[in-house]
Order: sequence, then C-alpha cells, then structure tokens
Amino acid sequence: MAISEIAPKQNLRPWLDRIIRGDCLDVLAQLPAGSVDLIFADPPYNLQLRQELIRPDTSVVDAVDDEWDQFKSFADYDRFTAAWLAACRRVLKDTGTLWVIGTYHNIYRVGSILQDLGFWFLNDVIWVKNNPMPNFRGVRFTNAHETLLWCKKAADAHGCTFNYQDMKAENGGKQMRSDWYFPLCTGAERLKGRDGEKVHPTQKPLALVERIVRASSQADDVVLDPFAGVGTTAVAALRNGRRYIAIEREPAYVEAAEQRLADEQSRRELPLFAFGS
Amino acid sequence: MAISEIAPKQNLRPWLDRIIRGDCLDVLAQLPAGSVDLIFADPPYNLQLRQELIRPDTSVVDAVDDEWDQFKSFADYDRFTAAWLAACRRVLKDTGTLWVIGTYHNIYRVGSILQDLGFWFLNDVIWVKNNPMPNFRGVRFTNAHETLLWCKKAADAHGCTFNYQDMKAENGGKQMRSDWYFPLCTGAERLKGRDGEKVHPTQKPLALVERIVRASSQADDVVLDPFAGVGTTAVAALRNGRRYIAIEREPAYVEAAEQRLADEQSRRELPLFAFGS
DNA sequence: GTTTTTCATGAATCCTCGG
DNA sequence: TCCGAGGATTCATGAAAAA
Repeated sequence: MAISEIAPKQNLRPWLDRIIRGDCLDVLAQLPAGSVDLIFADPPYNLQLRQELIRPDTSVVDAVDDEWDQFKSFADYDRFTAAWLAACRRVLKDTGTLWVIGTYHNIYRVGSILQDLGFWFLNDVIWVKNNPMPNFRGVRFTNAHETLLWCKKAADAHGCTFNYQDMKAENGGKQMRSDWYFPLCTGAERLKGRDGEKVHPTQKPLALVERIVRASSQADDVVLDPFAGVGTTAVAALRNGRRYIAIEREPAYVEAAEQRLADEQSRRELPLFAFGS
Repeated sequence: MAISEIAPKQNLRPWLDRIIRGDCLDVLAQLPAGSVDLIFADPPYNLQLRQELIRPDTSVVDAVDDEWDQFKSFADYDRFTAAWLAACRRVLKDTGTLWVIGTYHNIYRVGSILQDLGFWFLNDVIWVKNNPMPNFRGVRFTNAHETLLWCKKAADAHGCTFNYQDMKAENGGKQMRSDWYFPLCTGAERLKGRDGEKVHPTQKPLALVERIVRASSQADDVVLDPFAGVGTTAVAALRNGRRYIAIEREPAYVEAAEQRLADEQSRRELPLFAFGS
C-alpha cells in the first residue's frame, strides 16, 4: 500500500496552509494524486473586450484588460482549460468535488470540457448580484449574475460531502436552492493597494466562497484553489476550520494574500473581547 | 436581385402561422436563407436519468423519459445540436437573434457549440423558478433555475432588435436584468389530455416566452420555433402581433398545439364583452 | 455632531448611419 | 472598409464632501 493511501495529508504538508507562488500546472504536477477534498477555481474568463466603454457621464469603465486574461482564440482557451481541469482531477480524491465560477464568456467552454473529462455535474448555481454594473448603452439586459458549476469526479463517484442540513439551516429552514444572492465584493472587504486602487480586478465575495466551503467540505478537509488571487478561498477555509492549498502566479496578488492571511491569523488570535482587558 | 431580397415574407407564406408537422432539419432545409427575425428553441435536454426517482412518501416522480430525449453519448447529442443550430443560423436574418433554453444537462454543450458556429452571445438569462421541485433525497441544492442563451448571428452583426424601453417599463422603470422570475407552467395554463394527464412533459410558461418575443422582435416579425411542442411560442407570437413558424415532430403535440391555437384565435375574435350581447 | 449631497465604481464580449 | 457625426444611454452602494 502506498504511503499516500495511508496518510495523504502527511504528503501534503509542504503545500498546506500557505500561498504558493507559481503556475498552477507546475504546482499541481507536484502534488500527490487523490489528496484533495475540495477545489474552488476562479479561472480567467477570456472576456474578449473590444473597445473602451464610456458611461453616460462620460467617465471610462475600468475594464479587466489584464495580460492574464488574454487568449488568442477559443481553441487556445479550451486547451488552457482542459489542462488545468485535468490536473485538478488528478489531485482530487475520488470522493472530492470541484467548483468553477465564470460568466457567459467562458462558462460554456468550461462546462463542456468538464463533461468531456468525465466530471459529473451535481448542480449549477447562480450567483445573483444585488448591485451589478448596469448596461450603460441600453443595448442588452443588465448582466446581473455569474454561474458556478459544482461537480464530482465521475458519474459513479460516491461519498461526496454535501452538508444538507447546514445549508438548510442557512436558508431559514428550507432547502438551499441553486440561486444565491450576494452583493459584489466592495467596501472594507475589497483589498486596496497603497495607492488606494483595488489590488485584484475580480475579487470574489468572501460570503460566497464560505458558503461553498461549508456546503461541500468537512472540518480539517483540504481545500485547493489553483487561481488563488488575493486569497479569498484561503480565508474562507481558515474561518471554517479547513486546511488550504492556494496557488497564485502573480507576485502582487501573492503579496497581498499573504498580508491578508497574516491579518486574519492575528485577528483570530486576538479576538475583540481581549482588547481593553 | 433574388426575390427573397425583395419580399422575404412572401417566400415564407407556405410555412407562416401554422404548426408544421415534421422533423425540424427537414423543414428548416426548405425555408429560404436569411428570412427569419427571431428563433426561440427549447430542444431536448438529454437528461440522462439513471433510475426512477422516488419521493420521500414512496410515490414515483413522473420524469422526462420520452424517446425523443434519449441520446447515446455527448458526441451524439453534440452532433444533433450542431446540426439544428447550423440549420437555424442559415434561415436567420443577419440582424436576427436566437434564444435557446436548457439546464445543466445540456446547456454547456449548446453554449459551446453556439460559439463554435460563430454565434455571439448577447446575454445569458436565468429563469428563476418560484416553485421548483425540491431535491427529494437531500443530496444536492434545489435545482431552481433554467438557463436561456441569447445570441446574434455573428460578433460583427448590427441592427439586432432589443426593445430596451419596453423591457425597462416591464421592470418598474429600471433596466431589465438577466435574472427573470416566473412560476412553472401549471394550473389552467398547463395543457391536459382527455385522460387528465399533462400533454407535454416540459411545457414552458407563456409569460417567459412572451417576454422573449417582446424583448427581441418587432410587430409583424417572423418568430421561428424548431421544437414547438404544444405551441407556446406560437401563442406568444400571436398575442404580441408577430407571425410564427412552428415545427413539431410528435403528432400528439401537433394536435394539442393546433387545438390550442384554434382556441386562442376564437378567444381573440370573440372577446369577453361579446358574450351575452 | 448630524444629515444631505455628491461622487466614484463594479469580470462589460455595450450604437447607428452616411459618406 | 474606415471614419466621423449624431444621438441615446446607468443602478446600487459606500465613501467623501458639503450643509
């Protein structure tokens, strides 16, 4: 019997509970197979924006035009998507599940590739935004939601975690549905740099990721995020008593995430009632 | 100059405003190219149900297990999907738009193929159900929505219809968003056979299809439905002053749709105030 | 100090027509 | 096909500024 089957978490120790700077394919290749309980992935969306967008008040929308969201074609994006999803599937336990978030720009590519790789959908979940950006030109419906895909490793996989009763309790005693309502990540939660600018263009709401962690993992489970950004998944894991593996390529995001997690740790070690005592 | 460019609607006369019994690929092949303003499609969902679903009270859920929803594999479903979407694209005007509704079983295949065929998304819209069927086993989130894809024929297509102000008015003076709230089609609206059983397993709410027709077509435009079922799209077109082309393969659905449209016509010709006079 | 007003901003595939 | 003119176009939130 391989050691990885006896004590998989031992093998993960070098990667656990820290932000790993690197390309997710490189890092995932080093991780032992079948070792992770839950994956949450917020990959590049391949937005394909064509020109500047001007508000009616003539201000310019600060669009997502980062280098990491540029792909030459759908074929290019598909190759990228199939590669990281296959790598995720290898490190996922047979009882593990995977979540991916996206918009219409990419989610139909992702969903199709998930099925082609043998993943089996458990649900698609809609994040309905209280406060989305309007459609300024009045030429389409307000794009007021994003889509989350939740799947297990194979159609015949068994023993996946779904904390049904916890979700029911969070939903006022009724079954949690596939439509989830959260505001955008703004205000104090949104990480800002020294210049006052947002650090990451697409930081996700912590409450959204926390619900995912609570729904589909157990205490001390290992949660992996291959596109960790500023570490929202890591914070969600920490706050809910899970371990995490967070991979991020951009040094600026890694630095911000490390600071955020240090703040989170000290906040946990010095709870409010300790002040003034 | 071809006749079709002078008076395209003349060429459509044999197919207009009736339920055409036949396979949609056969019928679409006969229609002139570039002649249709709007397409609404509710294709088979490829549900892949594995076994009977039993409610907690041991009653059996009447699932969609019709022959027309059986496909051997994703590849099989993809071929079918690519074929009818390509046929729709041919008959669609360059300024026309197309809607497809589906669930996670099929919508990621459909969305990906739409993009591969050159269609360009305008929005994805979520139909949020007020009264979905619960998840009886308590192993997943309540599947409380379906997804609609709205796209134009190509990225560089111009002049597509979107009745922005009408939608805004329908939404209490604010931009219509991508999340739409409608109850399931039940009660008097749900067509029943002589045996009291529902005629069609997945009849869509008329209000949903009416919103689509009002949002993305103009008066007297031609609305095509390649999987017309019991004729909901035809009724939506009729009630909003549009022409329709409705294609349906199953004789039982055609018969029910024809009766429904006859009732609708007489209802329109004999409005309520005429009774008792 | 309190209330009101102004302003900034968010994963966005965001126009039409004539020359 | 490209370019320029004309014209129609925004919601919720929170912070900052003003009253």
